[in-house]
Amino acid sequence: MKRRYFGQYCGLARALELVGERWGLLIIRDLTVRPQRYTDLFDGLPGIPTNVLSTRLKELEEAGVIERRIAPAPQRGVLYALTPAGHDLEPAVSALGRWGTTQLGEPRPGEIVTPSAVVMALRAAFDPHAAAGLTASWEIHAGDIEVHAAVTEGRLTAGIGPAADKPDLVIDFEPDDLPSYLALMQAAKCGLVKLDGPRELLDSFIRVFGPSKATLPDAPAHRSAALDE
Amino acid sequence: MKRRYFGQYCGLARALELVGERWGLLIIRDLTVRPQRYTDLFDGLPGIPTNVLSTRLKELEEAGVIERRIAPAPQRGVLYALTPAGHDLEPAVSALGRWGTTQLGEPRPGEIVTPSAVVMALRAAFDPHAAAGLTASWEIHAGDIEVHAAVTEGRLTAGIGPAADKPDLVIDFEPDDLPSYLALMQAAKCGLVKLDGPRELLDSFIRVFGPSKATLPDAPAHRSAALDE
DNA sequence: CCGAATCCGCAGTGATACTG
DNA sequence: CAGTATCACTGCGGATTCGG
Repeated sequence: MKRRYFGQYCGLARALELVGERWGLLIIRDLTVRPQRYTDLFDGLPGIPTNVLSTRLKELEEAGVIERRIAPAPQRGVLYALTPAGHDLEPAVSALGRWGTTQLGEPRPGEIVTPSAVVMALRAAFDPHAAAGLTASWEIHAGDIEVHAAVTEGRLTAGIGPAADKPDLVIDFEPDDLPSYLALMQAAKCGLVKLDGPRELLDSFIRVFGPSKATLPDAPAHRSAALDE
Repeated sequence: MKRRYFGQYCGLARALELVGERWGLLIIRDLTVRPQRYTDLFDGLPGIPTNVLSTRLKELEEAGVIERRIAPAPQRGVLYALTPAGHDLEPAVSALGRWGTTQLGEPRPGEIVTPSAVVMALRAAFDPHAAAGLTASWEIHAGDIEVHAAVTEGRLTAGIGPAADKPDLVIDFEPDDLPSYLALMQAAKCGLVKLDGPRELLDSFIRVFGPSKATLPDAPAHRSAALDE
């Protein structure tokens, strides 16, 4: 399979050659959360053409960042998963996602939020320093999105679906049309959430996943000048 | 100016919309090193079509990550520079570059190394922990490439050209056809360099900028007379 | 249903030539 | 020096179809 090159012997250039094509890093973001089947990826990547998805999957496999697996007994079928080299991309994905979050502004009409995006946002926002020594677990519900996050002695685990063990605190969002992570933090601060668990853990949540010192648009309204076409 | 969207309210998706188009992050990499004029960018981005460069510059300016400046008195002309938001991309650029460096392998025929790439590699490889408390400065020569790096009380400054103050150690490469950062480390370990300064500082250099624990490809076979800029 | 392949129209890209 | 202009080409978006 032919590929386009940048002609530079440079780490960044090579990274962009391998995973920088359109939709590439978004596919990797979704696989960072957990292995997925073709249709899961298709559903989580709104608007991706099927031919682009299948050629990307082939290219990424050839690049050695993902691999095809046969799904285990109950369902069987194809599962796409990250290789170790693919998992090593997570710091880069988080770093880019963290920056992009500061540029998000208000949701544009038609933009959706996927569970994978929320998990990535949690991982990107996670502050190991603020979480040092902490052990706690949360479950987040917003509309049909359900994700979980657990901090065990300062180390983070986050994923889609309910927590493995019963979470210490369940955070439930009324306005499921604003399930973004930023809105989540805003809503949490404003108390626009329903809780099932001790309230102090909401403060822990905000401390650990809140904006560290990054310049966040406190009111995401006045930032849009650069974005209108 | 119209732009392509991913349709997701997600930090990573927004980042890719703003800086993820072809050549985008390479332009930003070069501007991370220092403000540059149009022709500097063109020379440092081998193979970029001039129309693509100019439309990228316009898009990135519109996105708020770069800005046009009028160069100061002596030369005058247009200078492109990162805005604060653009500078905030550096961690993401470093993270991607760090990953890509592990995937570099041997130089492909025709691939060149640019000064900006070396500076980015230094910044990406910099290990703050290993550099804690250190103060030292180096200058690196390889062919017509000349970059400098200084660690002041554990903080890194790196850039193109000779160091502002006289560097503590000058590292000079004989094989200027292999000026890549990885080869640099290999060559340094193998003693294939000429030094002007105390030898211990070469060990410091390797400790601070060496591969932390990443899997490095073994010594790249020397090849290819890459014509440099 | 899952996992694509195929076809088409068009926008983004690459290469080169040209201009203020 | 700092870009436009032009044109061929290919990758992408959108839709449909097809084989397990």
